[in-house]
Amino acid sequence: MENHNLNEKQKKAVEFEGQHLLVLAGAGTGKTRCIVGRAAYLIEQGVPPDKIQILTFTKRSANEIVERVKASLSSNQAQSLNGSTFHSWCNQLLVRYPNLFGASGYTVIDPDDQLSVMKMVCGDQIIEYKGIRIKPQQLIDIYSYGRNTRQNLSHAIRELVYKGRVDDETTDEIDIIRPKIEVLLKAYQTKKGEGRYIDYDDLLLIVANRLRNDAQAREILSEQIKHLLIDEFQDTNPLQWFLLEPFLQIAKFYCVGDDAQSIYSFRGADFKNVHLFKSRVPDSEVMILDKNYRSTQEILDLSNWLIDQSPLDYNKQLVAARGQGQLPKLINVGSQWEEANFIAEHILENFTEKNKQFTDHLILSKSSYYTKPLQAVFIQKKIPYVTYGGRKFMEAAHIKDVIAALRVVNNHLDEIGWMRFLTFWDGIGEVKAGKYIAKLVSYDNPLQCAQNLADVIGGVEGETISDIYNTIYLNSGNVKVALQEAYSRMEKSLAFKYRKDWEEKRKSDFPVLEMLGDNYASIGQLISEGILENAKQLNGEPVLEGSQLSTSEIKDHVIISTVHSAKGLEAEVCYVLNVSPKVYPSAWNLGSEEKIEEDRRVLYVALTRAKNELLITRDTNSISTVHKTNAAGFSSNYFLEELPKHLTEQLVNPYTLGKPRDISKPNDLDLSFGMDFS
DNA sequence: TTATTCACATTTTTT
DNA sequence: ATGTGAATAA
Repeated sequence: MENHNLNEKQKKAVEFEGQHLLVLAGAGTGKTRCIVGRAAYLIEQGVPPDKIQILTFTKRSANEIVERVKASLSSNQAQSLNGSTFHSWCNQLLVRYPNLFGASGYTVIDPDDQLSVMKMVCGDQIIEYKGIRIKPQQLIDIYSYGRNTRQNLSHAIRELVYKGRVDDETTDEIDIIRPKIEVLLKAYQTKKGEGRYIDYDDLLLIVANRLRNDAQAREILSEQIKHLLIDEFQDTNPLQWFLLEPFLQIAKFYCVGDDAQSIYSFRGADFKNVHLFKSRVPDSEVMILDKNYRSTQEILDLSNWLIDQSPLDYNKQLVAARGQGQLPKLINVGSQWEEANFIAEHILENFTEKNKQFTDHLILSKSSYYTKPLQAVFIQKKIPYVTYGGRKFMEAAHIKDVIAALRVVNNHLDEIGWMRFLTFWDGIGEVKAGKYIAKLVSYDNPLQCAQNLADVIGGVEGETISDIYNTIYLNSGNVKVALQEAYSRMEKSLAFKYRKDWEEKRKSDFPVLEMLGDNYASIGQLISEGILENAKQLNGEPVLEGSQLSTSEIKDHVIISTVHSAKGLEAEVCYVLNVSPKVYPSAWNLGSEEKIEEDRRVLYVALTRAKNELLITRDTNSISTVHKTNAAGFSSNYFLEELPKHLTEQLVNPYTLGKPRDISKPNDLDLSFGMDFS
């Protein structure tokens, strides 16, 4: 049982008897263990599991925590324990209490759909002022940032459009463009209402507002929720706090977090909320865990050094309970290819000669984009891997095409869905579709749509579209069948539309989609919960997370993850990719100390994932660039610029010979030999 | 009005 | 390398 492995401080935290607690726990000090232990402890103390709600930021960590709680208890004690993300939790509440929140027949829209709505609203209007052009995407960003930080529009504009500049000129400009933006944002809100769309932020806001304004609502929920266990508390933003605050009267809060691992400020998170905890939460206590059980001291020395370089004070010096190990290694590479090759060879060597499994390896990258050459090399060398982070299964264009067909049956007012579904067909563009949609949304219900669809559109397309709509309508009770029927009727067109990579990539997603659909009781559930659900990729193949449905049987695999998706992960051997100047920190973050410091925390999170071996790769090209820049008198800010020699071991890439042969093309022929120009 | 093509830019990070 | 946006052809 997990509880028995707890140290004294952890045990004290797990068995906390007061009202509200914040556990400030550094990386690897047992944050997850603490939350798992707490849940198990409460259940053992007789708290019904369904009165405990665990909140996390990713579906994966929610699942993992729940699984670990279950594993630590005997029999099915924790069967009804709930673990979810903030968003899916709110969605569950909306589904469970439709009358309480006044939400039914809605469609949850993802950021892509948000953009579509905003584009509709904007039409061909463009906000332009003094060379600053604000596009629909930026309007969405402003809107979301404002709501997540619970700051006013001017502030959001200042942060996002003017990079947080505070001067009179900027203020004047904001005063001029603000009303224009305001008009569009309000139009967006109206449109959302008409389509019964709920965006991610709405999920939280609907629940929060109701609870704040309605004592009866609080009373109902207070029966349901006695304990809130909140993971990664340093990443909660003002909107999430706005949601949580009313629960202070209802439930006991048990929060764990680490200010040095706050990496979500782009979503409005402010790690200072952990410092404010005691003053904001009456009757609360704070406990600190600082003994690291994950890594060897050398890895922590490097991490400690990094965070110590920061002008901010995190009060953090992690001490390894496990003692000494090997020095982290620093490898200079000449290109992404070389980097990928080095890692692949190193992993293969570990696998074949050192008796390690693929699972023992974790590769961390700041952006999922940067991970592509690596995936190419892994496929080539047949190294099994999964990726965390990056494009979600449900966000892929071909999946959204089929989902759109189901969306319009579920909610015939869904103009975004109609637009996607109708323009999918040859010969129907935005204009025609717009005209059809105007008619379709004037009907009272989907049945009327089903009956009139063929006439509204007319022709062969009308027949096809109507046929699909009606089939889905008739099968709306069985999501899997509805998906199958829709897909079989759309397959030909899909194959044509995506002919470039249909066979290789996209076709195989549909069996997975059908399996996914099988998990949901209704179309509505699929499009709200399914959209919030993560799926991961296994060697390019989509796999449903946390389910037995995976199409592949390979269990032993390397994990490639973005740092953001890697919170809570750990591995024997960790590779941190591309720790180069202009990346750590990002070139586009120079100028904002806050953003630079956030990048520092990102690197800190990455470094502290490693248990025994830490390998850091960096690009020699950008290193030389920086030295040039320095010569020109600019400071580089590169985090490893002044890295003390004794903290790492510099390693020469031993595998450089493994580079692909076909690098030189015919016109690269070097004819400069045989002549001495001295 | 729609479909295709070409040039261009453009890269966090997540729900 | 990929996707978006604008220009052009059908």
